[in-house]
Amino acid sequence: MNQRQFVAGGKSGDGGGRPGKNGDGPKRHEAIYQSISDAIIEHRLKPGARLREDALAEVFGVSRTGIRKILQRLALEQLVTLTPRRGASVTRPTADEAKDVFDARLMVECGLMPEIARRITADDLAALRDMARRERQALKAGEQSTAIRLSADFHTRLASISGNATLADFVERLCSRSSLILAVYGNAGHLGCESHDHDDLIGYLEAGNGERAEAFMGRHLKAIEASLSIHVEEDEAPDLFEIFSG
Amino acid sequence: MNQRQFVAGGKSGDGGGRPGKNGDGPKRHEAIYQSISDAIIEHRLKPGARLREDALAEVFGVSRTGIRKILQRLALEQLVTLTPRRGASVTRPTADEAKDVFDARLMVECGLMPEIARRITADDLAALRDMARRERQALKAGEQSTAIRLSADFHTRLASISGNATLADFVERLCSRSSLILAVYGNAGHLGCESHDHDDLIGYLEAGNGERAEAFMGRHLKAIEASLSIHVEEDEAPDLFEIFSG
DNA sequence: GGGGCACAAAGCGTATACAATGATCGGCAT
DNA sequence: ATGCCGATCATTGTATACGCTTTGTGCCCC
Repeated sequence: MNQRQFVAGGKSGDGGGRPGKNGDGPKRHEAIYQSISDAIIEHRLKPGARLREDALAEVFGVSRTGIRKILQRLALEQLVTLTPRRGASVTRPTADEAKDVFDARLMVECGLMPEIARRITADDLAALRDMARRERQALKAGEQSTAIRLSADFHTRLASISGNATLADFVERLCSRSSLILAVYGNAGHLGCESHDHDDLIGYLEAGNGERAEAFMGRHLKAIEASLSIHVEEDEAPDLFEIFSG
Repeated sequence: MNQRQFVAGGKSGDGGGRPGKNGDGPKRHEAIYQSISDAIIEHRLKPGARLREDALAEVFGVSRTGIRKILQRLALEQLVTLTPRRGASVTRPTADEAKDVFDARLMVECGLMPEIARRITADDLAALRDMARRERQALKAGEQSTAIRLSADFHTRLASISGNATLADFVERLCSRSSLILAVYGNAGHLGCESHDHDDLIGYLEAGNGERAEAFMGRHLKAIEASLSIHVEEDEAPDLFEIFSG
């Protein structure tokens, strides 16, 4: 809450093609970060895709230095994997990581529900309803990318209502990683959250029924996890011994 | 001082006085990161302390580039605060952040207890007991810095037993931030965890009693939080409007 | 005498250059 | 012909150089 966005006024003048020397830095980097992050979350960049530094630098019109910074941030959020001399690539979550992420979501998102039910306002409800509606629209229109992102946004926004910035941030990261997990282990056509689930959840929250919301969220997350086809394919380190020793 | 970088390459066409270009990079950066992180956690760098890039670069014998990377990583873990044109400083947690961190710990560390009790092994118990013993020793010897770090290590190690790397990592971060919070709001002489608390907890875990361990951890964390003197001093962004407009 | 403005110094943000490393491909020996 | 070895290439990692913003101080004007 103390993000102190320093809008260093003055002449920002994001002058088009010319790479601004300085001054518009943070805003521009944040935008680039969002672009890449969104592309990953929306599955436009698929797990395993390589992210070459100079290619990204050229695309966004900044130097490799800035790209490196962004890549490292994404690596800390585990959206990209940084292999020491090989560069960056979109993280391909393992089955274990997938389980960890969903266990964590189960614990945190459910645990947050009572507090959320206590603190939710009419504005929050309206915003959530709008997001759920747009998600349904996107799903109906076949825009899976948008739907995935909106679903993650819904859960993230929900967590932020709790007032606990630390936990909300954690949930945001978990949702991002969940998108990645869906990309690897999800089945086409049965995408993540059922659309009416979010609406039902909103209903419980509007009624102030934190306990039912908590239980529902638990079922909701378990349903998502169950819909995944987590075949433990050891592509990371194939057990050659086990495979060929027989 | 360690300005001795063994450069493996035989050919060094340019000036020989240049420090080691490359080769020991990742290891060295990790070590520097640990140094700074430990110094912050052990309160040898106090909240608010400024961390100038070139000073650190000179101290550790690397260039500013590497220091910047480390500083950004620390900033993402919220151990240091990066103000856009003003550089880095050790984060001074606000009262709100402190509450968020302890609420998060309450939820996650308690929630993890049953699983930990289920999975804990004899080796884990021995390691934990050793850590608790060393913590007691340090506390008795008056080495607060060491005691603080060991206490954080204890909680972190405990969380890692759960097998959930994601949540363990989260707990590790929360513990680091807690050290910072203790530095700001803690009372001298009544430092963080009571030493026998950890031993009691080990007892419950050894007995496989996850529920009692969970309850005890809850009391433990609440006791720590209660021992803080959180006077809401808005030094971060004093609401001058609110103060002087009346 | 006090306050505002200008100049200078310091420090951060970005870009570019250079070096090292891992991968790939061609040549050579067996 | 095939397998191994060396050279070249592509790509990252690090350092340095330069510009911009901020801040502190001194001078001038009121």
